Amino acid sequence: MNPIENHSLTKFIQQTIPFKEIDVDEIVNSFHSIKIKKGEFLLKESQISNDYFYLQKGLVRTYLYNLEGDQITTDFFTENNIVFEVTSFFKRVPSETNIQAISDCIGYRISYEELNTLFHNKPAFRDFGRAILVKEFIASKKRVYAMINQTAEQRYQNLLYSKPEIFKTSPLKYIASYLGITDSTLSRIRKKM
Amino acid sequence: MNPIENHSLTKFIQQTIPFKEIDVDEIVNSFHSIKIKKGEFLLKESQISNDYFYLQKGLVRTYLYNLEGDQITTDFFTENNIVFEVTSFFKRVPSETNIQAISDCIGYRISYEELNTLFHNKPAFRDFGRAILVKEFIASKKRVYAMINQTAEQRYQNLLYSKPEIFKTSPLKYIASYLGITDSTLSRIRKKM
DNA sequence: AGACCTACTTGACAAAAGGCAAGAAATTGA
DNA sequence: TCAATTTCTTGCCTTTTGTCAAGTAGGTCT
Repeated sequence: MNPIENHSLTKFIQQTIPFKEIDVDEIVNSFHSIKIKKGEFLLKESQISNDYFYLQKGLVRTYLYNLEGDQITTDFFTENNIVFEVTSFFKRVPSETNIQAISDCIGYRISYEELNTLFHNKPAFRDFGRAILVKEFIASKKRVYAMINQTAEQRYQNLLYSKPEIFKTSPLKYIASYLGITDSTLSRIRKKM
Repeated sequence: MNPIENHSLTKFIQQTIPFKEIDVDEIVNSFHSIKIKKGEFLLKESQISNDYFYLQKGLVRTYLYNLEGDQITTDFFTENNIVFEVTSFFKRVPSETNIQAISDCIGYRISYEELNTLFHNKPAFRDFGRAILVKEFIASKKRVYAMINQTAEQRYQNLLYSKPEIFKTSPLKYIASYLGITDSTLSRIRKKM
């Protein structure tokens, strides 16, 4: 794998653990380039997730079904982020969540085993793994806080401001369930603006 | 530090990483016994968190203030769990969150530096750190899902079932904000039962 | 182009939850 | 112990959001 091709992943790793002396090329070479077409899946429910995925281009969502059978979009992943389903990937249990491409995507994946080998061979890279976990955990906590404290309208405005890319590509119904509201309510919020 | 005294922390570590061959005594000896009286703080906002805390006995909450100046309880920690504020502790930034004892507490703490020394000297113990992060992250994701999908009444019932200890000790107003509702609404939900 | 989807909007009504204020109950502290 | 404080409940009314159903708009496939 050519380091130049991997420019964005190399950069991403270096930005995530900036003070680590680390052989990024060897790490990047352990990843495998993949493409996912719009609508296709990186993970389907009941599978055990085996992909730790760096999303270089495109938009991805995770979703699951609630008891009424409706799809609930639990997360959006934008470019230059790591996509993974923490429960299934790290606990090695079947996933309840689906990971689906909303647009055509390209990026680099690594398996659970390969990732652990990498952690073993490159101890400093463990800090990358931790940093990603911490980052996503913090994002989830912020989301809980937003759900407690903010109105649907505020959550909409914040998402529009913080991840405008989503609105260019994602159907509004995905965004509605992500915000914890119905399509109708989202439509009414948008009408007001 | 006497291993017998640390029985519960030893057990907790062994349960968390059951298949690891690891010298738990040496790890446990790196922790320091502490007591926190009801109402006292393990962390106050604007401080940089330096405690990774195993809670042996007691009940702890984290809270912060919203823009209206109201306290929002973001989490409860029950016995036999690790208490930490992920943002401040791992990113070494001032905390926006307070960590407060709801009842008299006892447990064992370790500093950020000591924990990293331990991770360095006992690589297998890193898996413990990861497991705790993963566990709390999963809990946070479940909480987001509950906020999106469940009514206040369902969230109340689930909390009552999953963490009944909280109801024995915590004021209802803490529980109300944790559930994302007002005191009044919680009171009405309870009346119905 | 035309038929078929799916996404999105809108209206009328219903349900869930909040705001505020008063009062009751429980806890705390001197 | 008893006053002060805090916690909890309740009533009345408002706001927010949901449900359901109908209709519009836009894309897609042949």
